[in-house]
Amino acid sequence: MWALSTSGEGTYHHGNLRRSLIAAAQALLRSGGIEAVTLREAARQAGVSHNAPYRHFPSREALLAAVAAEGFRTLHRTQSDAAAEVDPADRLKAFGRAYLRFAAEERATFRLMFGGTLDPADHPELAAVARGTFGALVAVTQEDATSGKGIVGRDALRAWALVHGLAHLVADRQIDTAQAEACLM
Amino acid sequence: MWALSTSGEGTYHHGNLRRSLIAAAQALLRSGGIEAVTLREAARQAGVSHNAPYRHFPSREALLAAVAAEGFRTLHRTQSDAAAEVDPADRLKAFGRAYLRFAAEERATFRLMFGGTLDPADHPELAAVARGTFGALVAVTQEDATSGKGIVGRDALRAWALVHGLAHLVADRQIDTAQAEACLM
DNA sequence: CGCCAGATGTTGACAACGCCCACATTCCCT
DNA sequence: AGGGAATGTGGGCGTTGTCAACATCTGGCG
Repeated sequence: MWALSTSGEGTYHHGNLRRSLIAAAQALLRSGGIEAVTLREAARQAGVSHNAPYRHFPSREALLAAVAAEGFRTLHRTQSDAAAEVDPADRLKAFGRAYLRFAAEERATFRLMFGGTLDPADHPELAAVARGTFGALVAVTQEDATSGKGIVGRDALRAWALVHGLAHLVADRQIDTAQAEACLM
Repeated sequence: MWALSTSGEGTYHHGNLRRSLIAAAQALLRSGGIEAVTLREAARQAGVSHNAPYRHFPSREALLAAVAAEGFRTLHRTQSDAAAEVDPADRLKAFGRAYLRFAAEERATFRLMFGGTLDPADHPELAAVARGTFGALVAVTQEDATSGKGIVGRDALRAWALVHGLAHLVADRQIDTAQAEACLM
């Protein structure tokens, strides 16, 4: 851990507090949901005082935004990896499956990203990362359209909403991943 | 307000605290989101001490659950009203439109109901009301199926997920109601 | 090398919150 | 009329987010 840090444990400066706080917040998020993500607990897990986090995040919300941004990056990477492994014609489906898998495996993170707790207007970096992730989705959708499948305009929105809705239902455990994936065929 | 109350303002007993607390919580929810819903502030708005709410709700979560349950009841009523006004063949679409309208007009309530903040397992009454609302939806879907449109099984789930996804996108202001409704046609 | 500005971390404090306790007041049923 | 149950009050504890003042370290400049 803290591979970039040159300093040890007993030092005054932590060396990589920002990363450590995000990692701690992710752990708290996974184990106890959004409410369990606390600046003071994250600081405790990172081994610093309760006020050290303010040198890296202006507020609790900013920490949550950083975790959400990390989530978008993970989702983006997962989707790209999944798309790279399949026939170009199946890319859109692969994107959808990756989306559903993310919702199932990172329920709390998914909710943080799409649950409306964070207002993108208050967190520019989060907004930018989210835009990037959606941009890739739009690109694949359009590529799919030009490849002759005719998914475009209203149909593209329909596809997005379908996957998004399935992902929410999966995250809420109202259906399971298998049922959701069956809807993509 | 407090139409059922027989007692006035200066009395020791409030007369309808439970309703008042739910109303106050709804107002707080609408104006400041879930985080703004506070037992103490709800008590303040109801004109009682900070501990009175505990005679009606065992915890803050229980108050939130009551507000969510009220949301499900409102949604249920809205959907029924909308369905009653249209040709039976269009009932499913009317349900979908009512769903979208609710998501747009009661964003915060929608998020409380579907955002995963509340675990239905911890709030039996909420679970029951939610089941009732979904039951009506399922009934309409099946009626639609038997009327010859053939929406059944996987297609029914697809329809549900589509509307649910559109509603979330509307609640998150990523699309507007008009775009969403266009997807129902 | 010495030193200082800025970055980073610490200590202490305050108000608000959820929740618990003991106590007060009122309602309703017998 | 009386007494138990329901309801509301007041005080208190521990936790949290945030602010202010102070301490320590780091890197660059003379």
